[in-house]
Amino acid sequence: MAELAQRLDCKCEEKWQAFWEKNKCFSFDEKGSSLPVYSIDTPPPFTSGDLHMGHVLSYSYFDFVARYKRMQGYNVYFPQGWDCQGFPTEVRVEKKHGRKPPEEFRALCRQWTEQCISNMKSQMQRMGFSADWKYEYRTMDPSYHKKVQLSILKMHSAGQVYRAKHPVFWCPNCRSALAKTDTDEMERSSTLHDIKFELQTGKGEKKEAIISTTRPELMHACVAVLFNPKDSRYTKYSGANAITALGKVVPLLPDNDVDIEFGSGLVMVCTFGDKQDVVWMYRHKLPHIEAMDDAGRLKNAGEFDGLKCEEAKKKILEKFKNEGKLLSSRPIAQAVKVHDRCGKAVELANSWQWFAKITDKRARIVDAAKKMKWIPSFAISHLENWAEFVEWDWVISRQRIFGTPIPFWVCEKCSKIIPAKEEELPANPPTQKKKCLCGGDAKGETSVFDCWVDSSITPLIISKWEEDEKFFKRTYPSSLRPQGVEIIRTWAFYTIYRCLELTGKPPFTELLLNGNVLAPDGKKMSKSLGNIIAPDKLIDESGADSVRIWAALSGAMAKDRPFSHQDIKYAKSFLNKFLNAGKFVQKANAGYTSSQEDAKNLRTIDKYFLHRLNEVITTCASAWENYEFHHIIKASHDFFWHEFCDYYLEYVKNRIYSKEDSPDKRAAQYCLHTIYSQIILLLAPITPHACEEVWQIFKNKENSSVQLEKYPQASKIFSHPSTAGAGKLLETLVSQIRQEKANKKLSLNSPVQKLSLALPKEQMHFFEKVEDELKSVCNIEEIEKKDGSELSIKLSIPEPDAG
RNA sequence: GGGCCCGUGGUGGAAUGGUUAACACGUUCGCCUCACACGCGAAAGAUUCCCGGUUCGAUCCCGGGCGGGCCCACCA
Repeated sequence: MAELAQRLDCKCEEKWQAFWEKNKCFSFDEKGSSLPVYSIDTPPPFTSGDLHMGHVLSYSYFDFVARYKRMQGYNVYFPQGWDCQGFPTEVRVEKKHGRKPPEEFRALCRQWTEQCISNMKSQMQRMGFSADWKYEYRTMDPSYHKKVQLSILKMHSAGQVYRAKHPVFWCPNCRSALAKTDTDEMERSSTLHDIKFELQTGKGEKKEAIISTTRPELMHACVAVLFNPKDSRYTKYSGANAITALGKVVPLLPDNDVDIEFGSGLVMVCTFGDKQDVVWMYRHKLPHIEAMDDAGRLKNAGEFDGLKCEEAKKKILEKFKNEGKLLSSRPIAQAVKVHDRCGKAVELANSWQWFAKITDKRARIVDAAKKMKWIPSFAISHLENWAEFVEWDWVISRQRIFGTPIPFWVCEKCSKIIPAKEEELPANPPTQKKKCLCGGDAKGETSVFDCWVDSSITPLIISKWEEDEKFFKRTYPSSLRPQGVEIIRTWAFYTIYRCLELTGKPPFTELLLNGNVLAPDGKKMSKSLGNIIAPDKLIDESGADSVRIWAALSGAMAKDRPFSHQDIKYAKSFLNKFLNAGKFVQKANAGYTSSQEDAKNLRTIDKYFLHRLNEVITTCASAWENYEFHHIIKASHDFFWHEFCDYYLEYVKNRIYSKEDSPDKRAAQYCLHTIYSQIILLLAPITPHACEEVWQIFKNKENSSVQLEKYPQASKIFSHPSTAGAGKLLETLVSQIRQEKANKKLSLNSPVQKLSLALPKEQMHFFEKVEDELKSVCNIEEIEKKDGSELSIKLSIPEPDAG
């Protein structure tokens, strides 16, 4: 029989990882299997090069579920992908190689990403993730591009995708459109200027007014002046015009969003000073004036054309001052959006972009979400709350390089849009010329898709949508979508939207949310604080199973939790205990083959522990239903450690150590075998390596894996509720005698000459069933029993030798 | 300003409308008892944030306050 490992460390774990791979333990059965399919749509991590503890936590969750469902008899489909295309990669590659022509640059990005994936994949494997790598996907692959393009072409032909000129976040420094997630907020001090305007009624009367602004240089793009309709100072001017300090006449309009308290209660709308201006522009159907070019220089500004903002601001203020229109200036604290990569202030710019019609789909998305099971249930409120505030359609194009090409051409003559043909996919429009029907040249779109366009079809990718109808039917929708809370409004929201549009069916049935891992000090992990926990180092020191136990213990779903070294410490101790118990069972049961026959000779105490096992199995079953991993750990660990090890192993030692084979001894061996093997199976999804290691002592075939066994189920065979009285009584007595010995500063195995025990009559018959166990565990020679109103004990202990 | 979550021994955190509020780490004391010192046993340590209310009874339900976290919006 196999010798168990000295230690359950990462070396031992590697052995089992290789074993699983060799025996293809995690293969999805594509054909033939009659087992129900359970599919998991896991998040493809962004290929940064390293997993962080958040990945480790969430991927542990997915893996617990995958392994559990397999043991429950599901045909588990657990693919894993990579989200490759993103700005951070471009930045890193540019830093390393400098700027290059697009095709060459893209190749360098791919190369870089390949390395990142290889490292992250090996990190995942070290954690024991049981993904089926046969179905690995990467968003930068041509096959993936093809699906993304196809999905957009379909949405385009359904009228869901369109091209339009629209203000987007723009970095004048990098000359690219940005997603809101690419921006940071920065506090900075600015100056608020009061500038003289005029109000003009229909009758030609003029009145002076004041506008407070931090951006006077945008005044040439002012298209309206607004006031709050509750503001009595201005209600009488409704329908009037305002004249800007530059002499331009613009409408004066009421709007509820204007803050009465701020400044004079008047605000100028400039296209596009900030996002609020854009909202107002659409709301009041105002014309727009392009205030600056893509490098941040003013345009349509007359004498100020070509100036950068700061210079323009200086000049225009000087002008107003000379004309007596600058009334006052004072400092003001202001938060500005800056590009997170270059730190420069972000502007809003009008440009041609591609959009997906999401605003009128909000109710549909929320309805679909409500039909899914959200765990925890409150998490759906993040999506509902977000849907409520979606004001604009989704900008799906980005002026970047490393992304999925947008499969459209635009005629330079008649502006007609020419979509790629399905057989051309994956298309790379900039490299290809097209002719329009009108005879004009059509130019290939040079922008690429927002990365959420890529990742919002993962349920379609993994189910081979539009590729393998049979496979699709078996694996769509996904049974489970596990993901982080912070990407509900992006990944979950867009995925539900896109998959509904494309298939008419919601993409998953259950969502499992996880929170973030904070540093041990409760703060966010960050390089600058130096409080980052590196997964690799942790695995080296403590092993993957310890880390997985930590993850399971952090199982308060969708809540952030500090990383806990004490959980890791506990986990290591537990695994050590688990292994040592295995060694004991292995030795105790050497030469013994479990047989149901032996169950006929079970003692009361044996039945009691089987009964307790059964209760624990029941507890775990309901915990699994709700993905309460910490309850599974708690119930199974407590039973294993503080009942099975602390008491039961002590109770049976006497029988186990007896030389000759007897029905009594075999009953103990049967029980050790049954309980320990069931505990292994209970824990196998959470600590698979350790369980595989100790499972060897029960293995009958060389390549059989604990992962392929059936998960324990509660059974009548184990149920012996009538033994509880005796079991609990024995525990109480042992504990009290140990306490007595501890009080007398004696070692636990010090002999007791005589135990005088008083018990209520109704407990006496319980006691008689466990008397032998008490005697052997506490090293008692003689027990004197008598009836009493309550339990009491008295020990007679021989005096220690004087010498 | 809006939404959501949370406030439990030194620390991290379970649970529950009802007798002594888990468990782990840490601490104290005693034990190397033939699976395990990454161990065994014993023990100390909590007004379950505060104030009201519902209830026979609240840590749990409701209201208010104070405090913390996350997300969103605004910042002319």
